[in-house]
Amino acid sequence: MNISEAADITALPAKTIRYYEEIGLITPGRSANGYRSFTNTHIHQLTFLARARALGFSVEDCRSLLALWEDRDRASADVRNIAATHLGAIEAKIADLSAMRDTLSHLVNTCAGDNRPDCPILNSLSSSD
Amino acid sequence: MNISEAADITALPAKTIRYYEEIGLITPGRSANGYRSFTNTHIHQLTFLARARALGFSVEDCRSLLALWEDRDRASADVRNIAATHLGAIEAKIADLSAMRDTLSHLVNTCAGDNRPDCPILNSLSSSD
DNA sequence: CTTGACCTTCCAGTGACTGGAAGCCCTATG
DNA sequence: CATAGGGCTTCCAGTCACTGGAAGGTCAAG
Repeated sequence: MNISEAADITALPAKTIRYYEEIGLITPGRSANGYRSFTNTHIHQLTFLARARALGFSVEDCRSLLALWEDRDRASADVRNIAATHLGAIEAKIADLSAMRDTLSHLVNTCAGDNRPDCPILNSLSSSD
Repeated sequence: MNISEAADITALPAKTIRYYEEIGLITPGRSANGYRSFTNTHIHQLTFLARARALGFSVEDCRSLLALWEDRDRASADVRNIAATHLGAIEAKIADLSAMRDTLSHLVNTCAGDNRPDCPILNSLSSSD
């Protein structure tokens, strides 16, 4: 099948699929006219990639996971390590964002938000009281 | 003062300070020898920028906030709007990441992580059971 | 035969820096 | 006075994962 059908099935933009080929994540064949030719195997790989990306894995993690997926003798520990590391990073990011949210929501709640210039948000940004 | 002292005081890398000048967030003067020359005003601006960035505001938001900060007649509503919009984006991101975390932590917990190849993480990425 | 949809490659831009190279400036020491 | 070092300058390239757009080849329908 051509790229637009692959894009429809996997819900990935065609541009992204071309990019994944460019960086060597997938290697579709070519038809006589030069068009990329996708098989079910490629669709499975793209679906796998889309799901892994949706879980926030980096493209390089996806590359590793895809290689492990295609290795019938892999150790699940290798997969688990990647996932656990990524989980840690996500939790750290959630913690960072939660701290920002707490500070910001407090500031937004204390700011009158009217025509007057007095603003606790700017006060907080300009001095560390 | 020179850039390294400004960098020490504000805890911003010198590279970042140069970048902020390049994009017009600050406009330090120049000494006779061509070195950037920072005054207390610039230090205040940089400190403000560092705090706003630490709260996750984009550089463009920072530009707006800085302009509002320097406008004695601003309406606090303008500031509040920027902050509230940003707060919404942060909350959305936290929600996204929390969903990832929930899925991932479940998968990590159910994966044996040993030498055997069977791996719920890969199973989940390859089929939508 | 033309139209329009599809495909190709290549180049540039995103955000917010960061690293590094090449070279000028300043101070201190031998 | 020469030199060594550190700090400063500019400019270019790279990061990450795409995304937009231009220029042009291919194919099926009318």
